[in-house]
Amino acid sequence: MIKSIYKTKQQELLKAYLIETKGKHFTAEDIRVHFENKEIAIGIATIYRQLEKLVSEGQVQKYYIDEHSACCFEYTGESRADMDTPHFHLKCEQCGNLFHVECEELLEIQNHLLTEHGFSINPLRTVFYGTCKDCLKKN
Amino acid sequence: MIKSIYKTKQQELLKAYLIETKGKHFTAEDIRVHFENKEIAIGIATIYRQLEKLVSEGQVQKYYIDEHSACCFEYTGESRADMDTPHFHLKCEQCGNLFHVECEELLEIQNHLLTEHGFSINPLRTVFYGTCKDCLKKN
DNA sequence: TTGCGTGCAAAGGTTTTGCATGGCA
DNA sequence: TGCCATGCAAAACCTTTGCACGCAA
Repeated sequence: MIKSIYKTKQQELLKAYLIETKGKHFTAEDIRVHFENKEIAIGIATIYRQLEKLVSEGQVQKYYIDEHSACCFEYTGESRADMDTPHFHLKCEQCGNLFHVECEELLEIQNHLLTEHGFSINPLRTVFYGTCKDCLKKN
Repeated sequence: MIKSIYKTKQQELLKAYLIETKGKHFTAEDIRVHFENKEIAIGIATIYRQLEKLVSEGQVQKYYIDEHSACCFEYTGESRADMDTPHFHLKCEQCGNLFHVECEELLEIQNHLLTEHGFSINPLRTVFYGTCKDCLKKN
């Protein structure tokens, strides 16, 4: 685990990219490709190590979508306010798209599971699987 | 993909084991180990191929828990009635246990997402991540 | 100069696939 | 007998890790 005692060009570039794409999903590979032919490339190991650090700090969220695709990451910001805006993820099993949803009702379910079932949901990691609007139409 | 034109001992044994453990979670490896020193062992490739078939038929559900652990499977039965009893999964991020929950409120959220957000949830594949009752106490 | 962070390559674990063999019909 | 399902081993894939080097302080 990196403690970031030194500040490197790679860290700086990665952070800038995260801020730029805030709220969007990406894989470690996406980042590697983005910097591939730039002045400074970033190795895949470094990307994983940096992301791991940011995940442990709560600035980046990590999602396990399915076994064939790489993990999805999402930068949610470094201030508490940023992190306190909860949203859930909807993954369409047909088209593969990943959607965001911010919704009061979902906060209720969170509350219900806590009070009635004693389970505290982590919305940042929870993914609902199903079928999206467009794919429902197609069927 | 197997079309099961022939009936084999392995298929029979696997099916019997699934029925016996209905509603419980298991990995492909769990099954392999279970038959390891029995009269007839089942190869891991065969297990994956059979499970894939059952998943496509809707008799078995497949869950992606996280990138370090193998996929979880669960036999939910072959009749429509069996499959129509919906339940969700709660995965504790601390102790790693996977819990079942059957609950009216959760059906409402399903309905809400469909009518308000046009998204049809597949409860059989959806996993809520968070912290369970016991682990909350420990903290 | 010290020692942290990086990159490369190899390892690790799970799942899939190619191919020859055994067994079902 | 014909050909499907199986098992083995290798491949594939993503992610992590060991190690030597380069760079930050």
